[in-house]
Amino acid sequence: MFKELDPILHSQLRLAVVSLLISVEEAEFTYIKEKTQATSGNLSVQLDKLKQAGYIEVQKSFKNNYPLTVCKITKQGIDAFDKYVSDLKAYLNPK
Amino acid sequence: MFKELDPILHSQLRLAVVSLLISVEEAEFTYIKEKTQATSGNLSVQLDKLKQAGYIEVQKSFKNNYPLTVCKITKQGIDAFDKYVSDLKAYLNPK
DNA sequence: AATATATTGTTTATTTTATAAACTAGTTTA
DNA sequence: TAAACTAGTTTATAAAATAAACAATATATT
Repeated sequence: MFKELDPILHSQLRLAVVSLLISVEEAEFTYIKEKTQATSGNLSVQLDKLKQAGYIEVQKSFKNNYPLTVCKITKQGIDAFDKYVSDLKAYLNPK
Repeated sequence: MFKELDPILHSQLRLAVVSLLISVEEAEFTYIKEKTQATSGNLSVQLDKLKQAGYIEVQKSFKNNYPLTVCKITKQGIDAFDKYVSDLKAYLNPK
């Protein structure tokens, strides 16, 4: 009836990040930070968790002399998101 | 863009409980426990939080000599659930 | 009748998670 | 060259979820 919800995605910030990345396919740290209204520290931690889970890829480089962190969703991330949404439906549509 | 999700409802077990109560309007502790697969301790704690938030009403009595805890959703609980679902949509339907 | 087991929970302790505060490392501006 | 800014990371704290232990009574067993 109520399936276990993926704990990696059942987090407001991580869900927002994945949702965002699914729509844009690639985004910079600062862009994600602005869109999600997260603090840098929180975002840094949550991005790392998503990376550890294999849901996103993180590329670090430099742009205009400044460090640049670019994130990208993975196939695994998309699948996990789809499953999360589908599992969540039982909770949202009580019969 | 991403609205703050009600922390009372953004919990797997509490969301399941509220979802359940919206569909049945009244349920016993043991029934909720069975449907949600929760442990007694966890359910007891989460029911109390929902009660403190004013999202459910809890009536304690006795049935066949055993304690009986019956839960009922409140108007406030229904409204909070509706808002939660609506707020969550931005996360689930990335554009 | 006494002991063991079951029912229906609650309380407390532990673990996990989320978040905020503090810090790092380098860059630009005044 | 000092102050302020950029782009983050790491560590500490607060909050939440969960599990383990307990309580109170009821029923079943020997």
